Amino acid sequence: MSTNKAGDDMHSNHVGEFLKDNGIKPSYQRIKIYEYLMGSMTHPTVDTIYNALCDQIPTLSKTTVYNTLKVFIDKGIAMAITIDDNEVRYDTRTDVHGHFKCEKCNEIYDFKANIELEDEDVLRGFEITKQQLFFYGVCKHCSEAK
Amino acid sequence: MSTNKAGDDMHSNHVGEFLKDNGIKPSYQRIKIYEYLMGSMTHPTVDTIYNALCDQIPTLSKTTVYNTLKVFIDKGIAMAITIDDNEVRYDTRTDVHGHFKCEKCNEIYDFKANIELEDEDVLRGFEITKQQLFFYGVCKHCSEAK
DNA sequence: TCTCAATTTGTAATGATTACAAACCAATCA
DNA sequence: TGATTGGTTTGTAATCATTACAAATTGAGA
Repeated sequence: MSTNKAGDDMHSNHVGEFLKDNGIKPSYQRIKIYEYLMGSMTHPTVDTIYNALCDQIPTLSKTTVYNTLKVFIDKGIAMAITIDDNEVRYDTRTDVHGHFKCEKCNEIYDFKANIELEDEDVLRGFEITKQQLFFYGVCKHCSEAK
Repeated sequence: MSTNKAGDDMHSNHVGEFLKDNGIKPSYQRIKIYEYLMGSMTHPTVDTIYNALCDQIPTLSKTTVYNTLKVFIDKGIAMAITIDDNEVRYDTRTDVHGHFKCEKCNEIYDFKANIELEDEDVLRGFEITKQQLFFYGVCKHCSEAK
């Protein structure tokens, strides 16, 4: 577990500190999973994460990936995105933003949007703790390609 | 199948016409499922629909409910709402609106909202065919009750 | 080194959804 | 009327992501 390059260690230390700061004990698996999630712009699924890390962590179990992501979400440093009916994706960006899913290439794009309630009364007195905004359609690439 | 009251028949005929207008052959099951979906404000799941109609249609199969909802969605007279990770809900309102889910009582509330893109460039040239806006939190009732 | 609690792991169970093939029904035609 | 045909419904079995659970492992502190 100490065969990493110096640069890797430095990076991992940063992530480790970050996890600790958020009340998460920074195990090897957790650090690697968080690093991968942070570095990936594709909002990976559990399966994708698991397959990507299998080489580095040969003993990795899919249950660990599930457990770890649950911890991240509980502590507020990751969020689940259920933009597909059949698979949950994960993201380290926890600020409010929208996700566009291209139904041709399945790519997911982030975008910023403002949401303003039209009829204020409906949700008056409601406590809103989480928001999800999903757009679906065909991305520029795919519609130009055809 | 002809033991309904006159009022029921009139209503069913309306629904039947509506289905026909949308290219769907109005079978008994389809009419009943659409009626239930339309009359329900709770965005029911397949299970809820199935259980609610079991008495009226003793031979009903859950597969039929799945098939029927798929037809409705394909023809654009219903939409799927994946506000929960683990169950899909259905709605006959196909105009753009948001859904609030109370995580205490699991109730779902509709609301109207305006979405304006902050950074127009990101989605420029993208074709948007569907939108979903979900809020999560605690509804007025539940937060007052505690 | 020993101990304890937390973490990780593998296997088995769960449960929603889908695949599939047989049964059924409704309309059309001989 | 009876046969045919295509679409609809039904039940069962398969799929697959996720969860439950218990054993194995790890790591920090005494």
